[in-house]
Amino acid sequence: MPRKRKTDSALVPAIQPDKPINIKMLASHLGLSIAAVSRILNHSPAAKSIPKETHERVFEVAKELNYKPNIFARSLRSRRSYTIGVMVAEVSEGYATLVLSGIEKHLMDEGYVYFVVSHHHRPALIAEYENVLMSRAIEGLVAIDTPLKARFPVPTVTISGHDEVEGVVNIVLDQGRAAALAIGHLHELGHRRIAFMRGQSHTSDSTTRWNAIEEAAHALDLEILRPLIVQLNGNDPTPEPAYIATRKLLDSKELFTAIFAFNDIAAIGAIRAIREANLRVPEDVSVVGFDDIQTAAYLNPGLTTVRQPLKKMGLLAAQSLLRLIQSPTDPLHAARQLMVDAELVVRNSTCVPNPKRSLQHTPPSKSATPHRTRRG
Amino acid sequence: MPRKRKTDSALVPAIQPDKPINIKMLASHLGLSIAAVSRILNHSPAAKSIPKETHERVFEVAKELNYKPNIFARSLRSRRSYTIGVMVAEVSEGYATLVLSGIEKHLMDEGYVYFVVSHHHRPALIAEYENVLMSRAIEGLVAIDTPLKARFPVPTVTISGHDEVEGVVNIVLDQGRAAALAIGHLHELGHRRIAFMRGQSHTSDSTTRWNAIEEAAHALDLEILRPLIVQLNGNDPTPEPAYIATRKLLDSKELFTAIFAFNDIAAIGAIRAIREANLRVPEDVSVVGFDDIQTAAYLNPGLTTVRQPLKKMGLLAAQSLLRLIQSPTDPLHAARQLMVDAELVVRNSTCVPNPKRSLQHTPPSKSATPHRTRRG
DNA sequence: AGAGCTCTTGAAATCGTTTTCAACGACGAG
DNA sequence: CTCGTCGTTGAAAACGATTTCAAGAGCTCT
Repeated sequence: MPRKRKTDSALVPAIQPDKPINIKMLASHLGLSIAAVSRILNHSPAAKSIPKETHERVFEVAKELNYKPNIFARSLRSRRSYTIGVMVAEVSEGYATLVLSGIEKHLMDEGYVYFVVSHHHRPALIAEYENVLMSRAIEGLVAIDTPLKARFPVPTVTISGHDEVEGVVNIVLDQGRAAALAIGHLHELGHRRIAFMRGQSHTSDSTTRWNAIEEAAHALDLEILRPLIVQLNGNDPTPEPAYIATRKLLDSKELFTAIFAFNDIAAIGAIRAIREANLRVPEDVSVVGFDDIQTAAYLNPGLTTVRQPLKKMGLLAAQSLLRLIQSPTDPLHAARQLMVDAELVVRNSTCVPNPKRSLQHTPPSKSATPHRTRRG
Repeated sequence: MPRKRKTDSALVPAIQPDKPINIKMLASHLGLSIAAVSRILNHSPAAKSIPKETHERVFEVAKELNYKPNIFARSLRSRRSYTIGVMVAEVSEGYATLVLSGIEKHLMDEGYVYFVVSHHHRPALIAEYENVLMSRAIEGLVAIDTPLKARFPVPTVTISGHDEVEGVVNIVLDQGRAAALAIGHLHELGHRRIAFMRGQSHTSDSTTRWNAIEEAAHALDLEILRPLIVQLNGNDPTPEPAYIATRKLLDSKELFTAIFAFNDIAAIGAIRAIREANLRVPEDVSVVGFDDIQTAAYLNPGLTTVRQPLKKMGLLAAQSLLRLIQSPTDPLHAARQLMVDAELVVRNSTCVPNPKRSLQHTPPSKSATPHRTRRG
């Protein structure tokens, strides 16, 4: 007998109880050709002439034998992965995860799954994970608060990415309106000496938010006082950077009656610092946050904040990305950005300014950072 | 000419600038056989006799031509996916995402990626996502706060899953010690009328935590007063359920000087309710949380809480799972559970009980739920 | 020198699908 | 009746990697 290795196709492939069964076994079990079974299972148009009862029988037996198509074989041949990649700064961040939860449902419903990678704002990791994701054959990318330098090899949607990369669709909040809402609210209450917080330089919203703030202030004839601008630093996603920055502001003894925090987490840090300086929120200092995280309503005091529709932005990102993937001619490819709207949620961290506070200075306390004493 | 379809292997496969190149092109470009190239790229032992400079040349040219092995072909043949599945209740939950961030790094370092699915505590979704994940050929599963009814077809590690499914390794917190730390702290301060919160019935920690609480109380000869037990209800991952439950407790006019919340989010809700009843934290009611979420230190007051090492638990889960995957004979397969330790973080939400409060009753206020007024 | 080893090597088998394509049958028009 | 067209069908090509396996080379030992 000559060299012979190929499995004899005349042989009926054995069905073993534990081993997963493949389409060949399924077909021989059904007495049909592999092609017919494949066509029926995939609802291919070529299967429309096959009797309806055969269709039913195929599905029935497939279920009975617990046939699960091998995803690698399928993807290898069809060149589809039904997988997308998601880049975030931190998975543990409230912002990103709310967006994620918006993305998830739509994706799942459409038969896609996603990989998440978190780069902690480190450019080297961003580059590395781009490769990891591409080597996993993602069909599209959602980049949340992630600076992309160049166009990606697959359709890409960014959320709050303000980098204007050609061919990338950007889901953004209307920062102009958002800033106008927050500053308008404070202005209307009578605040004139308002402190503003700039986000970390690596956070993509920082610059646009700041520009929007300047514009909104200008529109109200409100002067932004240089000494009242505080800057967040570091990669820490906790209230720590805002706490530190606000302490520094308080130590400077500059008077202010309100502060517009970069986000709700930062607002928590700011409130902490203000309290430790023996000042009350909102009576002495009003605080406005940003995002409306899930605990914002339950904080003490309830946080007045600008709500970003994060879930909606995630959903919109997922929908847009699938359109880009599924139709290379979709007009969406030409869109630079899709804008969503913010709304102001007024709670109890803002009120009319304390008249005394506008003039007179209260010395800041010298208490230490929130202590994290531990006992085993 | 007879029927001929197979690409003539004598023909050099053309290298087109934009199309991805495959190993065949790479090999012909290098003047080597496909097998040799594959062996070199994979550091196969069979390649050790090939000259070192050939190795270098292969890697060099592979990089130069930007060769990326097709993951589907590779996985199809090698029957490995280097992918694991993660099931969580909610991606937007602080608890799960801290665990996730612990999982992520280790997994990435080992060349694995992961799919996340979130089931919102709905059994139907759990079942569906089990199928989704298996059809994606995951090599292992991490189930966070997820009830698994039966053994999974792949190695499985659960975090805070107390279901005792055969063959599943469980990463758990030492709830006994955790409860003893919290209750011991309150007891030591002098609290005797302590309210306890039971978690939602679908949360896997609820039962074990409760048992631990009863045991710890018993050990201290502390009576758990039935009317001071509150129960969380509903799927809402916000402070809302705890707020509602605590309001009900306050409305009952039962006296208590401390409350042990189910977790930090619940503690936020409880504090809110207590404040609205015109009581102070901690002077009138001490509050102890659980988890030590990132904002716990910055809340007002700083939250005394039992810290779960969530990142560490995630890391441990990832490490354990990879061991299970990589060695079917690893003794870890026999382990029922791996226990990690809690620590008490004392901040400012606890103090000695108010003597008046232990006897006399303060009428609860009738204010509404935290308002979420919106303006466009 | 020849037998018996081991080590290298690359052609081809293999993984499990989807889809192409040649063959064939049915049918309508001329 | 013949031809052309169209629709149906299943064998086999294709996807792109890894790995088997037989052949051949290189050795040692008698």
